[in-house]
This record gives sequence, C-alpha cells and structure tokens, in this order.
Amino acid sequence: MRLSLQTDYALRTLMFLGSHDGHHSIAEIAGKYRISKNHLMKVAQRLVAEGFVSSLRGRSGGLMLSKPAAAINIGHVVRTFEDMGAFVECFDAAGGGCIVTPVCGLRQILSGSVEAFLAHLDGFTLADLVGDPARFRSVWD
Amino acid sequence: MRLSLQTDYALRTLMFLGSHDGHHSIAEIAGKYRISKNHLMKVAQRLVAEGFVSSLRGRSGGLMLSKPAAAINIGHVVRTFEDMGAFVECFDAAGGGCIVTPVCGLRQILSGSVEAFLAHLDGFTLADLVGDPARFRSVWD
DNA sequence: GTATAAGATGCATACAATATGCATTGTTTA
DNA sequence: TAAACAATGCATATTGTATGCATCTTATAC
Repeated sequence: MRLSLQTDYALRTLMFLGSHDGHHSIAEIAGKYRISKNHLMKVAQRLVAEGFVSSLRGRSGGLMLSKPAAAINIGHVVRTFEDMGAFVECFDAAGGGCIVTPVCGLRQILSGSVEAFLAHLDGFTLADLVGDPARFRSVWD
Repeated sequence: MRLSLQTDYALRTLMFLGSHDGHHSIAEIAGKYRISKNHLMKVAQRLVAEGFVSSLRGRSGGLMLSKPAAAINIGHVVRTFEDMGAFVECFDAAGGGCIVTPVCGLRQILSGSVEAFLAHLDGFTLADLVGDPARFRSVWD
C-alpha cells in the first residue's frame, strides 16, 4: 500500500508555494526537488483544475496558491489525487467479481478504515505541513 | 491507493477456511473464487509462515485455520501482507531523497493516518468478516 | 511586433511492481 | 507405489505509474 508519487508531488508543490510568495515556474519547483519536470507538469495541471493553485502563462508566469495555506485541506488534496474508489475490487459500484461480496463483511470494514485514514488528514491544512515558511525555505539556502 | 491482490486473496482464503471445517486444498479454494491457483499458493505459504493457517501435505491434505476465527485479527493480517513502511518515500528509515524531509510535517501526519487506518482494522476479527458460517458458505450452493 | 518564456495537451516509451504460469521437488496416505 | 497434495524457484505477462518528447497556446519583455 503506497501513496502515489503524484500525490506526493502535489503535496510537495503546495508546500513549496506555501512557503514562497509570488509565482514560481514548474521548472523551478522540479529543479528544487530534483524531480521530473514532465511529471510535475501534469500534477500542476490537476492542482490548477481542482482550484488549489492558479497559473499564469507567458514570460514571468508560473504557479501560486489560489488561497491561503490554512485554507487548503490535506484530506481534500489526497482525495483528489488518490483513487480511493478502487481501493479493493468490491468497492467498485458493480461489486466486482468476487463471489462472496453479498455475504462478506470486508467491504464495510475496509470502507471504515479508509474513512478513518482520510478523516485524520482532514484535520490538517497546508499550513500545518509547512510550519514556519522561513524555516521551510531554509532547506534551499 | 489500493490494497494488493495478495492481501485480498489472503483475506478471502481465511474467510473460506473460517466458514468450512476440515482441510481444503489450495486448488479447491482457488477454484471456488475463480482466481489463480499459482498466485494463491504463494499467499497460502505466507499465511502458514505467519501462523494464521496450518497446512498438511500429502493425499487428503490441505489448509485449515490454526486458531479460531475470532482469534484472527484483521489488522494483523493486513500488516502482514501490506508493506506500510514504504507508504511514502520519507517513511524510509534513511528519510528518503526528499530535500524537505527535515522541516516537513507530512511524515508525521501521514504516519498518523496510516495508524488510524490500521487501528480501525484492529477492531475486527475474521469472525466479523464471515458472520454466520452457514450463510457465508451458501454462496457456493 | 517579434522573440522568448512560460503553461496546456496529447502521444509514446520506459520502468517497476505485481500477478500469473510452469516445472520440479518433497511429503503423506490411500 | 501411485496419487494427491504443499513447497520452492524461476520465468513470463500484465498493468499502473512514471517519464520523455513534440507541439500548441498564451503572455510579456524588449
């Protein structure tokens, strides 16, 4: 069981933007974390589509948070990037192909577990991840 | 984020054994769920190694639970089959390669979430998954 | 007004984890 | 002693994810 790299990169991007004012290009952020720029571009687009981040095209463009860090909920971010509806076969709307689905208690119990996982994340915002912005930025000095 | 098929198969095997007395071969269980016998063999070996199930070789051999269903904890099974230590890069003992790890609140928060996930499962046993054994068995009638 | 720096998008490829298959060996009992 | 089973190791297929590349659109600096 793993968090996808996309979710990881999304959170890293938000933390970068949460600790740096103004616009910052995808290339810059990818360079700072030494991760793939191409991959980060797609993550950035989802962040924009979901309203976490706003982007500016053109020279001197880039990304910035579209709302305060304290208003970005971590549970919301993870729900956006992780497909929890496919956590196990029987979560599928059609019930999947497992023959015992109708009599099996697993679906409900796992569903409760996934909810507990997300509910915990719902208790935190981007501001909690970043802490003091100056201190966060300092790792690049 | 997905539960691995191995964990899924492990739980299905335990539920089958929890609702059927005596020994049952891997081939029979694989047939009942219409899943790969080869795959199930490896899952079965881990179930045996971990002490959930005992196996008997030879003619009229097979698998059976090594303890009552009510004594098999679901959290324990999931911990055995899922590698939670690799949930995200920074869970790695060495901290992984992410440059912000020392100042980033993510590790602790995700760690709490994973704990919440498992703690919920710790509240259930195989007996909860199976319910009434006769009813559970009935899907194959 | 044109060159440049940026994001947006779609397609192709590489990689790794997982799942599956196959062949062989060891073990028990009918 | 042959058949039915588990144990083990190795090979292959499949899939999801990650990565790369090419092209298009947009904005701004000069």
